[in-house]
Amino acid sequence: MLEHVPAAVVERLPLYLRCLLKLEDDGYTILSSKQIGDRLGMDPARIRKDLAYFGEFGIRGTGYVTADLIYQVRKILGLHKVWNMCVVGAGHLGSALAGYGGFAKHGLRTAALFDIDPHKVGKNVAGLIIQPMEEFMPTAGALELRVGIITVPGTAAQQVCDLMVRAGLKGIWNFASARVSAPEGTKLRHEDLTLGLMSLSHYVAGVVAS
Amino acid sequence: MLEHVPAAVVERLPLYLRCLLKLEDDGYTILSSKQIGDRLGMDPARIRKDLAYFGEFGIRGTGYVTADLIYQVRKILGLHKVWNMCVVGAGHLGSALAGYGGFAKHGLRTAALFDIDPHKVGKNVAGLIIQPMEEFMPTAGALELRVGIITVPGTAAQQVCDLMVRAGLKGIWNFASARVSAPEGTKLRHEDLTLGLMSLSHYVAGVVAS
DNA sequence: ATCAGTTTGTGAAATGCTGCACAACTTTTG
DNA sequence: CAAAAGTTGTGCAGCATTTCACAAACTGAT
Repeated sequence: MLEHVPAAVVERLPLYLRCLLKLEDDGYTILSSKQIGDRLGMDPARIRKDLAYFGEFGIRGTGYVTADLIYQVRKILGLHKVWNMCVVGAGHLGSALAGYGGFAKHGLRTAALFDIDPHKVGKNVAGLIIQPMEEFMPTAGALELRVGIITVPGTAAQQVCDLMVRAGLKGIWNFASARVSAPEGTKLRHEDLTLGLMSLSHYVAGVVAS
Repeated sequence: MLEHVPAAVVERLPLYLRCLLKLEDDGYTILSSKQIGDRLGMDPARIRKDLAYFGEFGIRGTGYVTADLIYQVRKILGLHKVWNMCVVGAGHLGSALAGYGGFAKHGLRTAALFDIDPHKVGKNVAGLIIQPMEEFMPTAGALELRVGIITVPGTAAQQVCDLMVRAGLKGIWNFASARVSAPEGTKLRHEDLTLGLMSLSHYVAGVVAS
């Protein structure tokens, strides 16, 4: 246990959490890995093995106590506490992400929004006042920002990333069309939507004759 | 060759394409897999092997002709033609995606935008008039829509997906917080941003003491 | 208390992907 | 022309992940 958790496992945990919340809402107080697997279209053994990376949460012969497993998975994902996030780049995508309420429901609260454009600074987006970049460092300290979302043009992405690292942010979610790098100790996640759409395009084009 | 291309390979092709375009822009007419690998921080052999799934595009002893390889990768990704896409759900995220110009640059043109809310219908978003859902089928036929982007609440996602399948769309990009399913022959890509953020949260929480 | 029926947790086989080493081939140099 | 240097394409070994199969453990009935 905890020998080295594959990234693929961590990617699946949120899926389990959502499924568990749904099933709890449906009234199931006890669940088996088979039930979860059926709902997710997955092999039950994989679910058990994924969970086993973090501990023994089930009862042999019975299954999992829904509420208990939800608590455990939340804890593994760090969702048992509230973390403050910020968005840098108040364009369409940045504003959409800042205004999305789905994150806060799980303890990930967007607490600040920044933009370099003086014309945008001061405007209200989903209850947040757009701040100038000069205020980034002090705000990061004051709000204990932990996660940063980058939605600036690709050319500015690395600069913003460096600033976030200096400010002590531990997780960076990069939506810019440029690969950025961060030192060890900062978790970087690339979410380049254009790349995703391109790979989808491959399958679309493959179905029809070229 | 073409024995069965792993999904991981298809995911990397867009990365190669972007890198190639950048290097072409920098004036390189001939490239070696080593150059590409250095720039991307990858093993050159993996790049060669990925390309080998689709054919032999290089010249032994020399490398790859940049413009030629770009053409080939574009063709593999189906980006040598223009495809029409649509967005269903004109919320913040849907509007942001519909208005993003980066897709059209690669031949993926957002040609229609739909929403079920009568108050939104008729409004102009990034040059597109929001259409009511009733117009979906006829518009899909008229514009030969090939890809659909779902940005509606999770509860409506499956319904929209079914509609897209009936309308003959071959690729569906689902941003809703609900797993949907589509029959064989339709490529479905889930891009649930909440799940991505949750897995990032795991690493952030893991760095600090719980 | 024992036994049948479940379900978890996990070692082991199978599968899939990655990295390495080298043959095949081209260009350049002497 | 021959040899040296460079680069692609690919068989093979190694690693990682997934699937399978089963022992361990719990519940409920008799």
